Amino acid sequence: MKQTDYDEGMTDVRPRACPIAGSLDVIGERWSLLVLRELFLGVRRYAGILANTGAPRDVLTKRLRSLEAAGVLERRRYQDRPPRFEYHLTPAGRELEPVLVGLREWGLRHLEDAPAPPSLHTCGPDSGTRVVCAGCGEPLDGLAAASEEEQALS
Amino acid sequence: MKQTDYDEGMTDVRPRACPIAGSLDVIGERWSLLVLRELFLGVRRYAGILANTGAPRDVLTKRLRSLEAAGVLERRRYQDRPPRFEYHLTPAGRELEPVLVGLREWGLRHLEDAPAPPSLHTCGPDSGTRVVCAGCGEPLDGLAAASEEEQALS
DNA sequence: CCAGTCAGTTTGTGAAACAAACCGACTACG
DNA sequence: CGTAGTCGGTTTGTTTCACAAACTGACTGG
Repeated sequence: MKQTDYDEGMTDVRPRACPIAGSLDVIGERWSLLVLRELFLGVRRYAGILANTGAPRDVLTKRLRSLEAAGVLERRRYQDRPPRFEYHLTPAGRELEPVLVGLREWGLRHLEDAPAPPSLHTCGPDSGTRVVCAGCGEPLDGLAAASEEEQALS
Repeated sequence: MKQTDYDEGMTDVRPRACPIAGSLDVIGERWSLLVLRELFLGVRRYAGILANTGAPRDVLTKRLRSLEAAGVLERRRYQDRPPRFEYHLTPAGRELEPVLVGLREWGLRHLEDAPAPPSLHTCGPDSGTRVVCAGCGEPLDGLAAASEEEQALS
């Protein structure tokens, strides 16, 4: 029986509608980004993606279908009898590269295991990456709206 | 009773050990990146993060603890009796900004809802971002090892 | 004293992940 | 021509997890 009904006129939950949350709805589930990593690395078939990600078969199938529905990848039949398929990045999918690169960079910098999949660009010793404005090339240190009094002087 | 034991000498699963997977182990679970978004936006208390992300309370607690354990954020007591806490990004946590920015950019470009949290940098009309080498500033279009015969001429 | 805030913990339930087996269409081997 | 193997899944059963809602304890304010 209903007793106190606490939590009544209090803390209303208004999840921020934002493009970050939107993106995560599309590619934020477990395995999705690893699937995309494989596609970026040139692995295009079910069995390869399965082996390299370690995802359970049924989950992998579900992810491939939902990424396809989201327009991030495309399923192409490369033979009939028996029907066999390859998965290819769409242009939209390819534009997720900065996210993968960001994760890779962070992992390299902050995790002490670095078997690192191939990185292309080499201009000498690895100097890492930066996110810059595509217009003026200036570094973009700004998601945060000047909210960093945080160790302003430590 | 054990019948066929198919799947025996076949497809061995060797998940790629890579920094992307490593990063995802730390920040890849549901809600984690939204928690970080809030910290970047200056929201530092449990109730605020709860309301703005929409995460269930117990899950939020778990995420905060594991992100703390991973060294991405720090839990600071800002009063005793009753003990109250604030969550702050560590330097390592702040270095996840490119990932958030990447997700935000992608969402803005490919999802047709854009209530967009504030972006700081404005050098005129929004020209988007680019990931570049921190050494020479040259664009980095390379996770993929030249694996794109893919619409090479479309 | 009662209401409310804050930062959680506890409890119960339903959905999802997971591992392992199975399947159908085919090829390759001997 | 029968057996084994590949490929891309689906099915089944179990366990884990997320989730919502209620509850708690220490406190403030009226």
